[in-house]
Amino acid sequence: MKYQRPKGTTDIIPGESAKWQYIEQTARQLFQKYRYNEIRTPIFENFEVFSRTSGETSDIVTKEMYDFFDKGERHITLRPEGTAGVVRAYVENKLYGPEVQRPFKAFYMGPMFRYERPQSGRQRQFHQIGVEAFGVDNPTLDVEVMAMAVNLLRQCGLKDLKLVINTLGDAQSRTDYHEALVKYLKPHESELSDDSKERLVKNPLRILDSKDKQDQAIVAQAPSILDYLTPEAAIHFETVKKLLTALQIPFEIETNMVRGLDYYNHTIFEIMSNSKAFGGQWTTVCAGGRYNGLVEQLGGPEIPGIGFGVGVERLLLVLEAEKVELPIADDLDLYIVGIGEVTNTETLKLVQALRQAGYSAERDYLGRKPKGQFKSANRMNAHLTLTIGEAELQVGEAHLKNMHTGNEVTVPLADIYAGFDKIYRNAIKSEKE
RNA sequence: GCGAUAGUGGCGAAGUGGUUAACGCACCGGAUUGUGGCUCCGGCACGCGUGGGUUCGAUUCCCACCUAUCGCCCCA
Repeated sequence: MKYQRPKGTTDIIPGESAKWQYIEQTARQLFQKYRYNEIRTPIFENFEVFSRTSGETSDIVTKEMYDFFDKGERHITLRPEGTAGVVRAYVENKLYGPEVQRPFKAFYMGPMFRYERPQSGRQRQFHQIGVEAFGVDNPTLDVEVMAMAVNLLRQCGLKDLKLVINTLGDAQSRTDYHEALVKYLKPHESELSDDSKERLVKNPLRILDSKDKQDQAIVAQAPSILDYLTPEAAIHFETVKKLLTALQIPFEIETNMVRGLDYYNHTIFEIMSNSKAFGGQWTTVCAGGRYNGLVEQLGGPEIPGIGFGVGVERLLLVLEAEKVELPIADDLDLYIVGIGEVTNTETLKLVQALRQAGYSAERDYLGRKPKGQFKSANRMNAHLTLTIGEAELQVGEAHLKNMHTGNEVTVPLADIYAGFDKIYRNAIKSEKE
């Protein structure tokens, strides 16, 4: 093969793209009900937009960014996630201004890029559908955002889902906990896995969700973030739990759940699936959380924010594994069978007229025989076929056949051009009788 | 970045160090001089991921690279 797509990318070809459109459309409809409007930000940003916000030592920044210098020597990065860019746009467009209603709510969908080893549900160019809401610190919004995320996945047809939540507390809680955790882990340093020894310096919280058995045993005795929350942070989390319960949304608290990005605080959550798409392991399809302070980091005022992102590839994988049938229609209203070269002009005029009249219509372009054309019509799920040959052409008629019932009637061409609706209804109606 | 497995027609899948690379599906054509879903017959890889090497000769052996899949890291 001479040319291959770049590693970790895929072509979404017709057939496959229909599923994407369905997911996207479902999301748009849902977001509209919650009054989230679309925001479209650049696919590349200045390197600093991500390096500042994600954390200088985070894996995303240190090894997963697709960055380069453009011809103007600008340090550019293909966005690895959606939030930072949206926050940048929020600040740059002064959407924190008094004339903008709070919360300011926006959604986005599009490609993201991370330089990493491809695996199922993990690609270098992948897609996320996400939302962000700014300007409200009230935990009620946290809950509403989570409810919306759960809703979205359910609307897409997912069944076995689990909402997992945790809190990272506010800055003070985090500092206190960080200190306590390191204090606890330090004596165990030699027992930790090599990865975790490094984490101890870079990001001790990461040790909490290590997959190493030995690490897990040590972590089991580690102090919990919940014991280090400031009163305010504790109340915030309590309210979140209370409201989730009030909405009858089942959830689990996972105090070892952490984030790869530094900007999160207070509520964080993930929605996981145990689909066999991922070997029956619980895998995250949607992740989000609160990021008070991020707007400031990018040069804006002190405005809180919260959001989530859904991995579209992962969602699709789960839907596939769960055999969820997406309601995707690719029916064809009518296929025109033209017999012989002499009918070419008329069949072209007919498909065009029918398309103008609002119907989906196809015909043959390969000069195939009726048999082949009917085969095509069948494969395209054509409801009707309209057959016209030399004899019909001379008398100005065509045979309209219902492909499900096999019924065939003769219709004057003039009638078709005059208005197809009634003819179509009659032909389809016979199907139900 | 590390470790493991794999790569044969549009798809699935056999196979061999040596004239013509099974088979199934799909597709195209014919049986049916103008009507689909069944049946029968026929056609369909000048090449076995790419590039080197070994050899009289490689799709088959060796090396490198590319890509995919899985695990680690990390994560949507």
